Amino acid sequence: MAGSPENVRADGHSQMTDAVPRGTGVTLWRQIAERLEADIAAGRWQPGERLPVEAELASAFGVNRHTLRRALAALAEAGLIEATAGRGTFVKAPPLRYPIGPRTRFSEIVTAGGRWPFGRFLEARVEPADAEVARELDIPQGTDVLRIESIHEADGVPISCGIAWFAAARCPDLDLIYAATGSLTRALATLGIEDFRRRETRITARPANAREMEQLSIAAGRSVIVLERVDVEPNGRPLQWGRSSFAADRVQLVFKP
Amino acid sequence: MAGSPENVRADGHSQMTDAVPRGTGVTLWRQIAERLEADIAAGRWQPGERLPVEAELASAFGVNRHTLRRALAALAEAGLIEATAGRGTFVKAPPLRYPIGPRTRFSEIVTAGGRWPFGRFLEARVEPADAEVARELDIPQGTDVLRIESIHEADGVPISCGIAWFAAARCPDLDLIYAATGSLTRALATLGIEDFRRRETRITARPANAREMEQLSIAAGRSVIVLERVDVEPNGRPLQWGRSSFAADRVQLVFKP
DNA sequence: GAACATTTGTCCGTATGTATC
DNA sequence: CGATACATACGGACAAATGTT
Repeated sequence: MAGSPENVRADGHSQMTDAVPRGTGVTLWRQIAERLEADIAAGRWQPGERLPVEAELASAFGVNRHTLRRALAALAEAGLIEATAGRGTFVKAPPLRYPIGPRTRFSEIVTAGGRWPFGRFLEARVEPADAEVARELDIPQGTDVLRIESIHEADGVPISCGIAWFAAARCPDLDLIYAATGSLTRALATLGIEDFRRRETRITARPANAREMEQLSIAAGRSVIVLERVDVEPNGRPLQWGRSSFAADRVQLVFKP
Repeated sequence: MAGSPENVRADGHSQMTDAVPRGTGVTLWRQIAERLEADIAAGRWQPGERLPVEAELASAFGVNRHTLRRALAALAEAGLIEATAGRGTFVKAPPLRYPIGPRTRFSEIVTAGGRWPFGRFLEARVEPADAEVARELDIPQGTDVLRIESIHEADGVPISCGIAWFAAARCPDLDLIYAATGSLTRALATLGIEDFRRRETRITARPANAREMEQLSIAAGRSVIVLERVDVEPNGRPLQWGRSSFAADRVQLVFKP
């Protein structure tokens, strides 16, 4: 593979070795972007690593800095890198692939990605169901529901935060068990509820609000994916309804029919 | 139904008729928010309509303007209304439910929602497949692919914009037929390709970029849902791969396993 | 472009009820 | 019981954005 300049600093005479060919019908910036993308995909630069400064990269590719910046802009647009004035340009961590199907559980998703899952319990309380919760759980308005607020992390990095509601009668002390184990899946299993499946997943997105910025450690203006879900038991009765906000920069939700 | 003030202007003496009860154990702002939400749900105020100004609503409910603003903030958080300084507070249109399954087609989705679908063709050209397109379509890099850029609208409101790639050999003149009919589904049918299904849908989100702001008529800082998809023919060969940006304020993607 | 009215957004401060230690 | 912290509610003033003249 035609790697990008790996000897920018070491060998001043090699500036032209990686120069991009001109007159090929492909613009210079596109060629550069594709080379850098291939390098990142190949692991030439690791996530979190800082790229050489723009001037060095530009001279290594034999182009003007503006041309190089056009290539970096394309990569930033694609979400592969992130530039900060005064700090440098960094390779972003690839988003966590988050498969969603009838029976996916958070802990399995994260474990499959080679990361360590953790559900950080924030708050639980019993409250009467408002109109929305009652509709989604198919219970009379005002019935007691258990409301659990939590944050999900992978390797200590917050992935999502949100609120889930359970019919309180069906899940006695679920909150206590969850708080102890850190896994909702296991807490439900303790109650003998293992066989539930996703009935519907609804998705939208919006800029993060103040709470999400804090809980997910994301910058102002970044997006969250808002995911609403209904899980049902084998008999078709809704078990939980919830709404979670995902740090959009860190996950890619994957649906396979 | 205990409606919210409908005679704010008409009858100056009715200020207290809709006043919220105090000392009930439910905060004033929550009572107000629930009343307004019920009114919007009941169609008392139509999508796009402007609510009375804050001062009027406050006096109608018999509370301070700050208390009313707390209620409006809750509704805005829930996505029911949107306020702009100097203009007023408006009821937002409910998002278009956009079901995604193995065989959903854009035209069917929008028609089912009682709206009129339209794919506005922007540009088509044949180009050699780059690394990403080649991988997704499972063809050798450099093979000719047809790249189609388009915008999808419902009732004249832009819903999504994006780019789709087809193996050029499989779809001769697809671009011309699409440009003529405005429906990709029909254009493919003309070529005898009717039976394809979604193999995978990947989703993330980010703030809209300049192009999306223009093509989708959305404000700076708003979010887009970025949806990548692979459609395959019955024999399993990829037919199209594409990446679309949805105006997150206008759609809710719905997945049913 | 300037002046103006309208409307939302933000800040100051104060008082009160409620839950907690 | 008091001390304390917090959310709720109110009052006033001004800034910022928008639309109109």
